[in-house]
Parts: sequence; structure tokens; C-alpha cells
Amino acid sequence: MARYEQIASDLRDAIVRGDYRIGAQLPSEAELALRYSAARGTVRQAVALLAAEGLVGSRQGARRIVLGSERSQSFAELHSFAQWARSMGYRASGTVLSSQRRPCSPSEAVRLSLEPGDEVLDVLRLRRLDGEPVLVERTVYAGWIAPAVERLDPHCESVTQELYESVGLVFAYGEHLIDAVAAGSEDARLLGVRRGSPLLRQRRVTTTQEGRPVECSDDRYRAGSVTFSIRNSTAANPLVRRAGD
Amino acid sequence: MARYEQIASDLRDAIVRGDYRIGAQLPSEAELALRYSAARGTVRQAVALLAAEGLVGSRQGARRIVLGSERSQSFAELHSFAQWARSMGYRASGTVLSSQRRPCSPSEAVRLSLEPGDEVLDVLRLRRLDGEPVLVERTVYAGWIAPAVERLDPHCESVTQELYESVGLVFAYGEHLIDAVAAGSEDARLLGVRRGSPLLRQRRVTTTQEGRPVECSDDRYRAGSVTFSIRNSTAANPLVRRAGD
DNA sequence: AGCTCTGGCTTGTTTGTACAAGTTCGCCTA
DNA sequence: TAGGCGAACTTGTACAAACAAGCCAGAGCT
Repeated sequence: MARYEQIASDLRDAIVRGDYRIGAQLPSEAELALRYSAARGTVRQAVALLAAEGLVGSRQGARRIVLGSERSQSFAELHSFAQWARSMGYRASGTVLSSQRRPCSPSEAVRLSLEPGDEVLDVLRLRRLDGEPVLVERTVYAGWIAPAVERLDPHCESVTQELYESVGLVFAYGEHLIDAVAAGSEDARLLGVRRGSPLLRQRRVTTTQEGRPVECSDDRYRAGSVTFSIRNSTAANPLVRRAGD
Repeated sequence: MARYEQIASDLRDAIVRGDYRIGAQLPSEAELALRYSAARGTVRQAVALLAAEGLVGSRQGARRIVLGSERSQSFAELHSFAQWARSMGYRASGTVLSSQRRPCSPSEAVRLSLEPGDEVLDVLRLRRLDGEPVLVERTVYAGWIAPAVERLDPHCESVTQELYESVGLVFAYGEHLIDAVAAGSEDARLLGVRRGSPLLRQRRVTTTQEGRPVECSDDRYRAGSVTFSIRNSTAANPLVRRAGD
């Protein structure tokens, strides 16, 4: 672990623990540099990390202030339902309801950088939180990863983790579209809600470290079961509104 | 504009223009430093900016790659409906339906850092996109900003901009919770949808540069009208799932 | 042909220095 | 008391240098 990550971790712990309350000032960079025997640049990297997490804010000339005190794991949580659930103290489970190969559609070809007609693997999963069904996942995997996905246990808890352990696949980048939709008849049946009731939809495309698209997915959460949270500042964070599409 | 922002801007333009296609490699830091006659550190700040926007990805040892080519304005868009609409080429309008002072509730006191019983301003707005009602906004302003809000034109297009021009107020930080809910009878009537139909809800708390809370709001979008979008990488971005609350 | 290994390239981390720009707060004055 | 001024403090920007760590392609070997 890099020095600046250690310092960031130390400061984050102090904030989460309540040593610095919300609205309070953080020590100056110079003071932190002295305390940790590090160069000012290193301290700046540490606090930049906290700023990106939304825990602290900063303005030129004034001391940094504490904006929040909740820790967030950010990336992994957004990609792996199981990892998120575990970190929140829930018990996650899941079932593959169907899994079949088929040629990709034109729109899938674009999103997964495939040639029209290339084969993809279409998987439908139902995921539960403490036994309650909360999420219907319709995922389309690119053909080159399909064999590894088909080898997975149908009741596999964390797909992300299994794929990492079996073929070393790492999900590195993702784009996510979030909106609300009415439950279709299949959604309704699987989630145990009425048809037409509100669902929170997350559509995503995930790629490897090399920028190679792995999967695109349409995930639908039962209303009330899950909330997305984001902290942002004038400086950063690419969460944007888009016109309906 | 800082040197690193100029460099970032230049590279971003090149990416958006298509000089570097998705999946392509960016020039090395050394080469960019030479091209722009800047230190390597300055170039690193520039590409870090692009990485935070989700435009490029990077791994130690390998050249940086282009992940996306769409420009996003991020923060302002998430806070100002009008500014977002304008940048997307829509015509935004809005109407204040009710506005009244009242003592704050206990939960509002916590979120806005007020004393229990302090006065707040409760405003209900309906916002339209090209004439179509798409958003019901229920905003609670802290007492100290209430006078400035009450002076606003009831049909004011951009509250954010007006408050900046009239009292120099800048929204600097925000926390946002995004989920799906069913339309209540008032929501349904205002948005012209059936009761119980799905809405995308964004609850937010906004603070000034000094970390002083200004407003908290419950915004509900008609399904299909608006989508939130986020790019993330293993390195960054604080969009997280939360258990329903 | 297929494999390993190595050397060069590229990004990541850290330190040090200098100056610019904005904030804060106390002091002084009107 | 109210306001203005300025000095000290704090964060932002930029440059330079050095080493660590990971990636990749080409050379050489089996």
C-alpha cells in the first residue's frame, strides 16, 4: 500500500470514528506532512483521495472541511451485488433462471464492440437479499468470456469474484444508466410485485483493464430495496442527467 | 485557466473530435510533456482530470487508453435542472406552486444542521421540458437563505443561477440519493400520469463552499424523461448502492 | 512453432522547491 | 462601533529529479 493511501486511510478512519466532526476543519497540509513525516505532495495525494470520495471539501486559501463521515466502497459495490451486500452485512444469494447462446443484436454489437452476428451469452438471474428477491438481472456476455460464465455454479454467489478466480478477469471500467421503469409481467412474477409497479433500473456496460467490453446488463431493483448514493463537488464526479432514451 | 486544465481541455477536444478513437492509445506522458513544453507532473494532472471524467483509463506500465468520447458536465448538471436542460438543447421552464415558511422537522434539522424548531422555507415547483411537465420538486431551504428565495420570480428559470447573481450563493457540494417510487396522487396530477406509475426520485442535500447546508430536496421525474449516467473505474467515483431507507 | 527471458518503455510514487492566489483574523483608524 | 488594511496562513499550480513497478515486444532458445 502506497504511503499516500496509508495516510488517506488513517485520516478516513479518524473522520469515520468522529475525531473530526462534520463541518470541522482538517489540519493543514503542512501540519499533516509533519505528523506523517511525508512531503506535502504526498499529503496532497492523500486528501485528494478523500475529496474524491466526497468526505472532505477544499477551497484555495481556507482549511479543508469535513463534509461527510460515511465510508463508501464505490466501484466494487456498483459492479458486484454480492460484494456490496456482504459489506453491508446482508446475505446475498442468486439463481440462474436461463442461460443461452445466440447471435448478438445490432445494438449489442455496438456496445460490446462485436461484429454483427457474433455469438453472445444471454443470462437471466434472480438475486435475493436475506432470502427476499430484490433484483432481476438480464446480462449479455461477449462470446469470448461465455465459456467461463457457463462453467459457473448456477447458484454462484458472486459472479465477479468467481470470474476473477477462474480466469483472472477483472472488471475495471463501467458506464451506468439509471432510471425508473414499470415492472413487466416477468419482472413482476419474479420479484413478487404487481405488474406496473415501479422498479429502479440500472443498465451498464463493463470493460476490462484493457478497455475490452465484457458484458452489458439490464438490472431491475424492486422499489424500496436499494438506493444509489453519490456525493459530488464543483470539482469532480461524472454523474449526469440525460434525456430519456 | 491553469496550464493543466488547458492541456486536459486540448486532449478532451481531440478525443471528442475523434482523433483518438475508443480503445486507442494516448501518447505517453513524456511525449505529451514534450509537446506541451510542460513538466511530467503537470501532464499527469491533466490526464488525471480526464480519468476522473471517465474518458480515459490507465494501468501502470501500459499506455493510457480511450474509454469514451462523450463529454459530460457533471456537477452543475446534477444541481441545476435549467443549466442541464440548456446544455442539452431543451427549453426549460418552471412554476412555483406553493411556498411557505414553517418550523423544521427533526429530520430536516439534522440534514440542514439547524436547531429543532428553526424556520425553513418549503417550496413546491413543477418543472417542464419543452412545455412537458417532467419534474416535481419539493425543496426545503434553510431559514438564512429563505428571503433571497422568496424574492425570486415564481417563473424563474434557473434558481441556481438567480441565487448566484442576487446573493452570490454558490452550491459547492451535494449528496444525492436515487431510487424509484410510485407516484402519489399529487405527483400523478401534476405530472399527468396515473397514480402508482413509476417515478425516478432524487433526494439531495446541497451545501455551500464553507460546508453550510442550504437546501434539501425531493425531486421526482416522470419515468422515461430523464436518465442518470455515470462512468466509473476501479480507481474512483463515489456512486454506491445503499439498502433501502 | 512455441516458449522464456530480458531490456526498454510507460505509468506510479515520493521528495523538494518556488511562487501564485485566496482566506482569515487581528489591528488600526475614522 | 464599524469598516478598511495588511500580515500570516493555507491551498493551488508548476517544475525537476529519482526510483519503483508493471507491461510489452523482440531476441534467443528448445
